[in-house]
Amino acid sequence: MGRRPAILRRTCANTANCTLRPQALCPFSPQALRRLRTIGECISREANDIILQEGYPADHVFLLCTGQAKLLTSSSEGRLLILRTANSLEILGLEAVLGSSVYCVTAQALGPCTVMSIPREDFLSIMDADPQVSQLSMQALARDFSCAVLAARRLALSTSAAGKLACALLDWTQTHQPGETRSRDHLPVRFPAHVTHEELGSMSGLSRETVCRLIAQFRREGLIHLNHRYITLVDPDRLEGLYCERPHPAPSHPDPVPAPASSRASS
Amino acid sequence: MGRRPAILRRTCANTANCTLRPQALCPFSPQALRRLRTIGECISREANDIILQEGYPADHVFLLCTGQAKLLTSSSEGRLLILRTANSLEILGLEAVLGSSVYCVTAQALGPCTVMSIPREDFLSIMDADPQVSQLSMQALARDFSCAVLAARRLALSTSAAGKLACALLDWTQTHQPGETRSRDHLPVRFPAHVTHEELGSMSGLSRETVCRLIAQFRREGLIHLNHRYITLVDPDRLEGLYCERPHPAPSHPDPVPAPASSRASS
DNA sequence: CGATCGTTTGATCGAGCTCAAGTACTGTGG
DNA sequence: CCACAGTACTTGAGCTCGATCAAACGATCG
Repeated sequence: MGRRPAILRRTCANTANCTLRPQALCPFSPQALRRLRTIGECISREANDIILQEGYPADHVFLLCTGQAKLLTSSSEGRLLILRTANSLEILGLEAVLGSSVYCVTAQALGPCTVMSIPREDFLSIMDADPQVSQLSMQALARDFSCAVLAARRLALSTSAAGKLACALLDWTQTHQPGETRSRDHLPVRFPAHVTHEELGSMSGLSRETVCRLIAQFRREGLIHLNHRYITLVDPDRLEGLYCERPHPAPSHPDPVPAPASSRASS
Repeated sequence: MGRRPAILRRTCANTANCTLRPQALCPFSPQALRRLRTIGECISREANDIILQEGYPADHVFLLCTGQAKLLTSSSEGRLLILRTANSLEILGLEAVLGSSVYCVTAQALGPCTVMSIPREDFLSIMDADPQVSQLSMQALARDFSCAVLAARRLALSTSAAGKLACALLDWTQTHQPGETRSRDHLPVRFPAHVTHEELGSMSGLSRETVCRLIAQFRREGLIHLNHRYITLVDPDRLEGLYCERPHPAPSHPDPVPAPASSRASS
């Protein structure tokens, strides 16, 4: 599957350079940080560099110290599926180190970033020793899983292209809002980064052109708003409604997957 | 599907009834087993009963003691996506208990089965106390993640319906072969259960009819063989090749995920 | 100022979905 | 033993949606 992406290590001679240190946002305890910094090796990456690639043996986990990375899978044919973007202080490659020992997604730097590379065995022993690291890893994995399921959902379950795109936009905001359940309602949210139509296509399984047409359509309908480099979701609720537009009259199913646990006997 | 699958809890008065005990296959240590059995509540389920449902608060994890269950997501419209089938001794609902606290897939019994229901808090404390349980959970989560990514891949990355179905068949055998990397080559493998065309459709995001046509086509081409109730994959390699059939001559992309870090002058 | 990248729009075409009809198989009760 | 459901499989015909191809336009940047 393609050229090996020559991962070259631009190691910081002094790991103290690494911006990984206790701070408000940092989820790691000071002890854990100390261990990580003695073991981990700090690496710089430019935009579009590959941090780790699917299919390759998982010898390290990578802690994204600064910058962002997109997590994606690719077919041998060149098609991409972008699962999500990872922000700083996230751990990449967990699934492989803990499980199948082969990375199952690719992480690609969105811009310049620094990552700390931690050998598999070392990370496992840190996890063993420090329940906090272990727990954080668990939560990270659980989130990754939900995210992958969301991606699969929108690809399989939305019938129309509009539904897929709407779902991708909504999932994005949900996954990347700092607070979990915050502003999930009807407040407009806006897209931060340079998201190209091509990337949106890769997130929703559509072609560039279709994305473009849909964006234009959504704007005409007042569902979203485009200013400068931001996409603002004006009406998340109606977007949500697009998700499962029934194209034809009514599909006879009165009861979708019928809420089964309605009357749950105590216990 | 149709009618509401009435969750009824037929609790074994005596948890000793539960078939969960040390055995060759059981991954749990005797101590862990003992704790699980004192805390867990054993429940019987009939075919098509819902064990846990996506979107509901995650108050328990479920240990599948005997039987099988399919893991799926559904849209409000009735469309399904089957992620995989879980076998006995697997833990269900982990992602929710460790992460978002809302189940993100539904588990539905394939046949009669018994599950042990373990309250969230109890399970977390068992995990805390027993590193083995913790590690097993990690591995399970990692596997679930890979599986979800595989599902997303085949939905987004296969261009043709044939590719999607082929990929679903191959993924199934990979996920359900006891040995991981065993017989991954060109040995024929066969499908065990009653898998209906409808279910295959839900695994690959296709309609029943399309699945039927493709199955017929595959058989004509000697890729698979249908005897009795089994589907035998005669030629996995050629199926694999179908995954990314390029419909048109040659898509100009010589290099799949174009190795971006090709010639990088060191630092 | 040209060059490159991303966006925009149109026209065409075909894969796969939907609808519809008919067949094979299984289990059940008389 | 057969009739009768009920379920799953099969096949055909039409049609829609989105991919593909093509061709500008517009910005950003060196």
